[in-house]
Amino acid sequence: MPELPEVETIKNELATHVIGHIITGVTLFWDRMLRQPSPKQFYHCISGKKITELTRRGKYLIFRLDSGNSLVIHLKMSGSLILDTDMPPEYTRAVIHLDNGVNIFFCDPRKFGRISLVTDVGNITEKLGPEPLEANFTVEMLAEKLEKRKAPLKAVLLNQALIAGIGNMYADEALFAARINPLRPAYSLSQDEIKHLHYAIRKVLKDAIKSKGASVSTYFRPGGEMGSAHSHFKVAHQKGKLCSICSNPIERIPIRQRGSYYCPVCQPGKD
DNA sequence: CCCGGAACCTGAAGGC
DNA sequence: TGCCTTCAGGTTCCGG
Repeated sequence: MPELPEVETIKNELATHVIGHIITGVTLFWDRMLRQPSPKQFYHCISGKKITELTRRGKYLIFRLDSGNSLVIHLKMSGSLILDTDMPPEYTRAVIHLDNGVNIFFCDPRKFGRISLVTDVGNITEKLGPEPLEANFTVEMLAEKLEKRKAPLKAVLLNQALIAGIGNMYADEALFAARINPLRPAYSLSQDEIKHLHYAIRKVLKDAIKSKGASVSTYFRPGGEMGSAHSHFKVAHQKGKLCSICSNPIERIPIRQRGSYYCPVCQPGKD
């Protein structure tokens, strides 16, 4: 599923194909994926506009247009953006047509993905917490975020308002790397554990970007290739496999309706 | 404000 | 073989 490293990879691999080019039109095959504005206004405002910049904030992909507006895409759980192919890929819900002949197919089996055209991206991004890979995301900042939170650490890491971009897979991987039980109340971490977790979050995300993301289910890179980050996973989606550190089986428990994978020996908790 | 659960969706996989 | 249930999980909304 697209989390920060996957969206970052899509951004990087899409950039040269889109920056400086003009959107000649957009085709929507499923209207409800358009959050705002109305379809009519959307078509009117986007045609003929040049893409000047492509950025990522959290899990959002942002196409800055020369009109001052921004096309904002969230892939949610099953979305992918696939570059020009002869045949539209299966589950294509929208197509962005560019003046260089490139078509970008928004494929999304589950129809959770969303597109918006906004005048002010800030309205979307201001609700997000800091970017975990930027220099201003410090140990002290993480400590602040965890303070007074009695929810399970795993749930807190998934809260985009606290830290932007971490999803289910990388939360599990970061917690394993830091050897912390996902059920621990967030406030209960020691200063040392927070330091380890801070390092682990950044390490896990950076490594995954180097591997071009994780293709555990429906994620593909724009060229159609898979990422390889999942082949380095220690716990995520590894239920029953043996822990690389202690050789005990990885377990899966639900936390907030999410599958959470961890090693009960390396990440001991109260229960 | 904080927390937890349901809803949104559909396809794949597993059980009987 | 075929039907039924469960699982997958990012975000938003709602109730306590």
